[in-house]
Amino acid sequence: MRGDSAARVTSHDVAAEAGVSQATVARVFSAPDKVALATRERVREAAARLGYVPNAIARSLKSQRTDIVGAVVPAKSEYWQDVLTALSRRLAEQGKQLLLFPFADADHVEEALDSVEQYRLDGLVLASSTIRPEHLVRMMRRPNLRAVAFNQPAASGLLPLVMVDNDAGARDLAEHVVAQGIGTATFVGTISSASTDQIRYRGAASALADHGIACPYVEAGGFSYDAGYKAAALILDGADRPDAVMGGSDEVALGLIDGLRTGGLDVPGDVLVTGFDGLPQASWAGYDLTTLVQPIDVLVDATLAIIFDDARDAAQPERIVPGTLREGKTTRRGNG
Amino acid sequence: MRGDSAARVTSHDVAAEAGVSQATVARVFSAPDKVALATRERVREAAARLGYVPNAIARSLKSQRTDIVGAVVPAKSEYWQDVLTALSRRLAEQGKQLLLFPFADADHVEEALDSVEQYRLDGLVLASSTIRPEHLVRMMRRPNLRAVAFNQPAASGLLPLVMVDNDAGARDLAEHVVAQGIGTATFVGTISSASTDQIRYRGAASALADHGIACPYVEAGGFSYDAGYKAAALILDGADRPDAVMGGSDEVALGLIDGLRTGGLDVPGDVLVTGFDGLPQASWAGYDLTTLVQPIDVLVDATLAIIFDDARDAAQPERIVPGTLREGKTTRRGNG
DNA sequence: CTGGGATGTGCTTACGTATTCACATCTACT
DNA sequence: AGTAGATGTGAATACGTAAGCACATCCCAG
Repeated sequence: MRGDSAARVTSHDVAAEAGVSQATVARVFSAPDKVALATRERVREAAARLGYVPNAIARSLKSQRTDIVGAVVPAKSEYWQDVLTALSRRLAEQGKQLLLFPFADADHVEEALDSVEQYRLDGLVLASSTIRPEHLVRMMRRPNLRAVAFNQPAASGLLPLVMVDNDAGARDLAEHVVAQGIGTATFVGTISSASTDQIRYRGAASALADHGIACPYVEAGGFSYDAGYKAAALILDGADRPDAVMGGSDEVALGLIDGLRTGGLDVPGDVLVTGFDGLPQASWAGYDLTTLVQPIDVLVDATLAIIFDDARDAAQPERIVPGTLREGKTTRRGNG
Repeated sequence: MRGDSAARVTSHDVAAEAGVSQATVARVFSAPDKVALATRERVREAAARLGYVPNAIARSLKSQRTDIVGAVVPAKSEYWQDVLTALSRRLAEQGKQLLLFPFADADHVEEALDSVEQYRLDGLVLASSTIRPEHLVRMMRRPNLRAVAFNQPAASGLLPLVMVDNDAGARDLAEHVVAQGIGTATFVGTISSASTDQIRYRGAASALADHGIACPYVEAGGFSYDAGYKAAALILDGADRPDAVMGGSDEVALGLIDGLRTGGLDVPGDVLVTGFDGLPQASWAGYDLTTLVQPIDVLVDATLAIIFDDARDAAQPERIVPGTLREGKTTRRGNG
């Protein structure tokens, strides 16, 4: 029950207590092997007695390393929450931390970046395809900051880039629904200006075209379940109902499913549905969505590799990782 | 296109450029009204020319404030992701940031807290009822750190506490299902050692007992969809099937629904289901779950108020906020 | 014309640590 | 025994900013 609340214990205090210099105390906590075993133990005991904890702020100031990685992400999104979960877990394993810079919408990215610059972060993950190129450029020229664009095709050539292979994934999904024997299809995108949305649509449309199937594009207007749910009305009200609906993201696809079902259609009986991302919810038995699963752990590892690997090799690495097709019952026809 | 990558621009550099002292530069950025307008503009221009950005690390070291709030949370959980989203958004509005300390399971909380102590955070949010009392005590006696327990009844008396009224909420849900005319019920808890789980169960059981209805407890063994899904088997295999199943959390309840439906039961036709938390997914049309919605924004605001309000009033405030009953179709009987 | 308050700025120091340099001691080999 | 290298420690400094104190200037009332 000792050592409670000696408000501000510094390495100097510990040094006095242990009868050594401040430098030695610092070494015990940052490079223990440079201190003789006996001394080390004496310092450790003194530190424990006083309740000393190294001050990360001071350390960062001196060492020019914060052990903190920042992430600029949309404030609300299932997908990014998953990514952040994976990212922070990996960082924690390495004794590093994640500092969040959420933004409400694209117009507020600027403010988030202002904050980012104040902290001398070891690395920065720029997420969301709604971050505009001019923002990327700004981060690009920040010295001593390894910024990585995460799943953001538009960053190509500007920043190191890590992303899932959207084009191949969209093609895989398209080929899969074609194999189910569909005759018509519609792509319900998220936001048409998002670069991922464009690539996914083009990939799907191109693969479908190879089989002589046209694929009109409809915009849901968001990345959310609600956007998908509302977009279902456009399908239901449309002149001729497609055999398959491809969602631009899982969230949109899940909303689509519920919207179509509410409208009286059977999924997959009347219409097949696919998603993209591989959210946990896509695997829920109530949906069992056919989707393209992003290997988030692989993407996260690649991101951290770029940030922390000293090899300042080929200036702008680009890691494009293949996803995996998940076949759920939303594309399983009763008998066909 | 000027000012690119003058690697390390400090307030001294700006001072030289503007022909003033470093102190004046510092004032321009931290207390502008103490500097004459003309000087201020001159400094601002010089700063822009050099690409100067104040160093938050150095500022924190000097001012003993980091403008960073930490959050110790389970690495994987829908509910906590929602809370963190709300929390980080609110903080961002105030120019503060959120630093994450995720932990994989209760045994790893210790490590997370080790990290916490290194950073001189302005505040700390201790989330999850799986954080054990001894950990709370440890944080309690950390000087200069305002720690708040979030939705963690076990912290009562140890730390300032903010939580939803679990007892009243559970009673509301129980009363609601009773009103639907049920005769038997089962409570499927998350993890029986979690304090929220215990309170929710007792509240529900007590309210049901008032109507002469017994309520056995079954443990799902986790806070997840999967745990709920598997727990459905216990209901399906049980001797007599209850009229209502109350889930200890929304995630468990959603898993239960899918599990029960997969087992051939109709929800709500054969069995009613309730949840607890008010996750976005609970409102999805495919489920439309009856649940107790936590006012997350209110909880977050109360938490930040405790952290930042200087009123070091009644040492251990306890804010218990009422939730709202959301009536979904999972408790709507065909004709009853 | 003088004195006191208001205003604006510079000098200096402190925040707590990591690291360079110098120095002392010790080991081992010729 | 003498010297080169290895090892352990201390003194001093720098990281970049905030803020107390001192001082100069200016304005206005007496």
